[in-house]
Amino acid sequence: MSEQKPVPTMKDVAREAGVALGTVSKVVNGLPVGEEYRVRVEKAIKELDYRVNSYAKGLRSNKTFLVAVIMPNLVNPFFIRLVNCINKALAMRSYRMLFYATDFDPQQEQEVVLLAEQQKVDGIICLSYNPNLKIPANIPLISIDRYFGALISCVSSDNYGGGRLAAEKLVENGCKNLAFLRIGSKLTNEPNKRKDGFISACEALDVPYTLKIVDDGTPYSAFEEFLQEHLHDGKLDFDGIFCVTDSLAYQIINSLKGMGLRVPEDVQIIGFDGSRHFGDMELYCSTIVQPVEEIAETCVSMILEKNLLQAPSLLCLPVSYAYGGTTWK
Amino acid sequence: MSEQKPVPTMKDVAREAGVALGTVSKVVNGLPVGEEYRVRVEKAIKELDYRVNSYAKGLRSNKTFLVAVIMPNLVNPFFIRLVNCINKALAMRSYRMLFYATDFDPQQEQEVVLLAEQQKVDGIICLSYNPNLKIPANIPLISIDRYFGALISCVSSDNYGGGRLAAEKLVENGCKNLAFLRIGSKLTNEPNKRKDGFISACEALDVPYTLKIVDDGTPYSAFEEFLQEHLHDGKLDFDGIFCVTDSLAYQIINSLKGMGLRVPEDVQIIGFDGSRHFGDMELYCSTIVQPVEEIAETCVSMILEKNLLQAPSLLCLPVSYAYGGTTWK
DNA sequence: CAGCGGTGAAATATCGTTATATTCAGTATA
DNA sequence: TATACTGAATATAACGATATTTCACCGCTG
Repeated sequence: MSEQKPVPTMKDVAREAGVALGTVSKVVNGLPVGEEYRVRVEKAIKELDYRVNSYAKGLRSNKTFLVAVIMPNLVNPFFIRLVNCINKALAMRSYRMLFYATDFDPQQEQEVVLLAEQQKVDGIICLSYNPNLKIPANIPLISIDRYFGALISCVSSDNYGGGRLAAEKLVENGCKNLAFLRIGSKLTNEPNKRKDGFISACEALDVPYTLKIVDDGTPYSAFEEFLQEHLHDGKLDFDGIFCVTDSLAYQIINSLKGMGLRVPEDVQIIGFDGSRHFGDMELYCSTIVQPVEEIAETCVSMILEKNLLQAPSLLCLPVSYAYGGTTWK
Repeated sequence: MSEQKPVPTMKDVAREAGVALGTVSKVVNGLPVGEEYRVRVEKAIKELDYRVNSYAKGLRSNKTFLVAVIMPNLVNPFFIRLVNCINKALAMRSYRMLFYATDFDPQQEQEVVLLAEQQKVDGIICLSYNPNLKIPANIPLISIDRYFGALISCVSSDNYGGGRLAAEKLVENGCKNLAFLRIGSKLTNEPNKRKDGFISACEALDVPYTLKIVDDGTPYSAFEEFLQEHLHDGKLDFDGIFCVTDSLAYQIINSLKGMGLRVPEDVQIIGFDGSRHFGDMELYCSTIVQPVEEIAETCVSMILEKNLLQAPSLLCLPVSYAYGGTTWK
């Protein structure tokens, strides 16, 4: 069994190069140092295969180049894309992502925020379902999709505009009678504004509409019952449905097909999110695309550049419409 | 603008409780301490809202409760499920996940391993495409899907068995002439054994087969050309296709439909992975399911319990077959 | 040539913990 | 009664960096 030699420290490098400790630190951090010193130190670093101990550095400098990302899970495609983009944006700036999943549990969310605080991360990006979350005082925090008041910056899509756009597109494509289906948290959060936008557009266009809104945890069958109720002589009461997420849209399409209805011939569907099966493949169905990259980029740049105070506390980034008929024709 | 008061340290707690520093440390870490001391310290901790500084702790104790997870990306569903499960398995044990994406780039993989080393993580779980990866000497590392030799533990699915199973299932369902389609890394890695298993089963069952294997980066159209070449009078030369991943299976099914062929009536498809659109929804098509949870659990328990040396260096976990006709009927 | 600021590396204090050494009651033993 | 032994808390060293202070040396000036 081979004895593994201990990891070299700055002290070892200093001894090897015949210089003082502080000089090595300066070289490592790119601060000005006499040329001959720099060369000697660099040689010693290479020779010993030295690397800084980020824990010692973090302790002394109070800077860790770590950002906590707090999300419910890595199952929902929207969360996944968000995490992926945030990670990229962080890596670009030489920061690393410490990931925490909370499973939509307010208590876990609170615990995890404390853990992140204790881990001395340089910032927290958080998609939380806990309206009473106690925000740490010493670490910048940015929220996604939940507004915590004027003191905490919140980034989200333009959900209201997205709701309007969904209704407008359905009408543009010939729909005369709309429905809005939603399952989700009953807490007030930004995505809930999709409904308001939808209603506002329907009323502006003078198009009749029906709402079916249920809370998280409700079995999906509630929607199937709703559809059955509105099915008369093999025809549905509405010819255009806006589903609050792509995931719901996907299920609804399956149900409709099971009921013998054709999509989009008998009823048109539009979802929300813009998620794809395998990253770069076509959409399930038409949808309102959330600008995930921009959301991620905005969060990261705000948290690192500390524009938190100047910036407006609620940022709504523009959504777009995408046609995704292929799969469903 | 309110002055924020400094974060309290153990010293502050000790002063507040009127005890020595070491006593506070013992209380915080659950070591035996006289009852009256414990009570006083706990009171002071609550009063000051004290939390340990994990950087100071990590520096002194050489233990960080951090594990690096290195993956190409968070786009491929297999990687995503793996990351999600690994994160859960770590959180269960009070460890945290530091995530690094490498984009399949061997150089980035190497850099990221060095970063993880410098971050003093307690272990590294790594799915790498760099066969020459320099493995750190001081940190336990477990590889997924790539065998680095007897000294590094490698965990993967039973890819060979999965390949056999895929062929057997197609034949069982009436196929008389098979094809195997693969796009992927030309480096030798565990998933490449799917082909060997497939061939072995075909030969054992005395069923003719065709192979189409292209390297990563080849445009997908190569497969469409291949299919066209084997299309005569609206009929394909084979009636069963094993695609090396679900992602490829999905694309192939689309192509076949575009060519006027029906799945599964004219040609049956089986994929590999077992990935689903929205977490809990039905499969795109029949597939060989990788035991992602078991892979994750195995990696985590091996790396934390340091069974690295006793354990066999290559662990192949059993796969299973799953029927997923719904989407494609 | 004594004195003086300016320069830049060396020396040292410090970050907040854990680990080790030390102290000191309180008891047991001869 | 003096001595050795426990056990538990206190005091202090150490972890490996960065931040701050010290100080030797330089060229200038009066």
